[in-house]
Amino acid sequence: MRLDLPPRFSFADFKKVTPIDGSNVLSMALERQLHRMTVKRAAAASENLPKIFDATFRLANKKGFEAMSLRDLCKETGLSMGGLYGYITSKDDLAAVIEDVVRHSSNEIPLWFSEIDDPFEKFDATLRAHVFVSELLQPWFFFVFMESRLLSATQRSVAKASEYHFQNALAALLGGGDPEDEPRAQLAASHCMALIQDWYVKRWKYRHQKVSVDSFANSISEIAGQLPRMMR
Amino acid sequence: MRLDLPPRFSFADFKKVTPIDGSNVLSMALERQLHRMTVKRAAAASENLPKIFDATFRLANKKGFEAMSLRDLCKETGLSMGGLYGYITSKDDLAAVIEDVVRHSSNEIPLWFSEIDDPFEKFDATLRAHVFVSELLQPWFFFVFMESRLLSATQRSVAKASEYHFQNALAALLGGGDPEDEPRAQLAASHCMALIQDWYVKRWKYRHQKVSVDSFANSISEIAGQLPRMMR
DNA sequence: GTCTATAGCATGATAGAC
DNA sequence: GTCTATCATGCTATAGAC
Repeated sequence: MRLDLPPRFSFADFKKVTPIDGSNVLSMALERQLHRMTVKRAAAASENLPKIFDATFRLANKKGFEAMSLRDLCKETGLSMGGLYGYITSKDDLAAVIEDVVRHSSNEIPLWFSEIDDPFEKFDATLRAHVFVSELLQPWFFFVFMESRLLSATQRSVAKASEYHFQNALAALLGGGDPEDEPRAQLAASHCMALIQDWYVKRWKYRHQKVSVDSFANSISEIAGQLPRMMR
Repeated sequence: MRLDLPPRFSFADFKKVTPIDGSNVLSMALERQLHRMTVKRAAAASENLPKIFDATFRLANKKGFEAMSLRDLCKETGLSMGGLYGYITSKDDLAAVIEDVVRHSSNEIPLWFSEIDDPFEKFDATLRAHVFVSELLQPWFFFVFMESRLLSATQRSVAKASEYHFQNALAALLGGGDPEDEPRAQLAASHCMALIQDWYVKRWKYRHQKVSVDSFANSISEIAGQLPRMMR
């Protein structure tokens, strides 16, 4: 899938064309993992699933997923213990589904701009899209950032691989192909990822400072624009 | 306390003069919070306390503090449940002590460079010192980053205040006093903190890329050096 | 100062009525 | 599909012997 967007597109531009947002991410979760659900009626699912995810983020993002008991989750959703277990197969499974949705969404992003020729424009578009997707799915991204280290060993290695994959994509666009520039391109790509992550990890801080998502994206895009020059 | 260091000092320079390192941080913990300890013999304390902190970081930084049981901690330290409780008053207290030590160490850093006149040199020294302290105390900093949101409400507000305090110190050095530049200086300071945090939060990644602490510090110092120019 | 043993409670998960 | 009731387990914290 290709996204048609102007250079230095805004959040408003992006929202009009993105295939990822808060509502269809639920159907994504359904398709990908929740075939294990015992509940079959679509009406019940579309009413209760959003409640379950919302409540999970409210509780887990405040006090940690491990500290969130399923009884807390029942209280927040209005479901009973037995009712809840119609939607999830275990507590760990709930975390794994969230992890999978975020991972899959992140991996989609670079594909949207595969047809842009200019490497720096492609780089800038990828950066912006990442900020904007993380804005649409902020609780999801925060959850995965904080909780992915407690997953099973195999899931953790998938998470690391996905992180390296995205970093390599950025580094390739920064490096220009010269193998001598590779280490510095990797370091610059790491810096970019750190800046992006701060947007959804420390969201409360930017809200308090009244920084809009557009001015944040412009700011890191400007810094990233200086990186190739500084690498020489 | 003032630290005498050359401009753009290295990690080796810093280690020679810093009042904070892995060994004296334990006596810091003792002085500040562990008066609640029932164990009074210094010999027993200096043998078991490091074991307790090390094991806490090994376990909590891998699977989360909440998921780490005190039985796990006993197995790792060789102490029994009863023995352990001679050193801590509760599990939450253990986290609070670590939090307090890190917070206190961070707040010390800006004071070391109060006598540097040039604002940008002061800014650069503060940035470097922060990276180097976080390198010496990496497991401590990682722990606080990941676990501080699960603390009590009052402790959490202390944590936020400390973060804003450090950011304001950086922003003041970047902004140059003009109130019109203030929002952009705050945003630039946020970016700097995000870059620094990545060093101890994603330490495994930089280790894998074989990035040394000196080249990391030089890299973010270079980026930060461009920020005032970009703000105009 | 350190141990063993246990109290007291909360948790994740399931069985079975409706 | 959703509920209530219950099981087995694992937890923090403490009491008391040595």
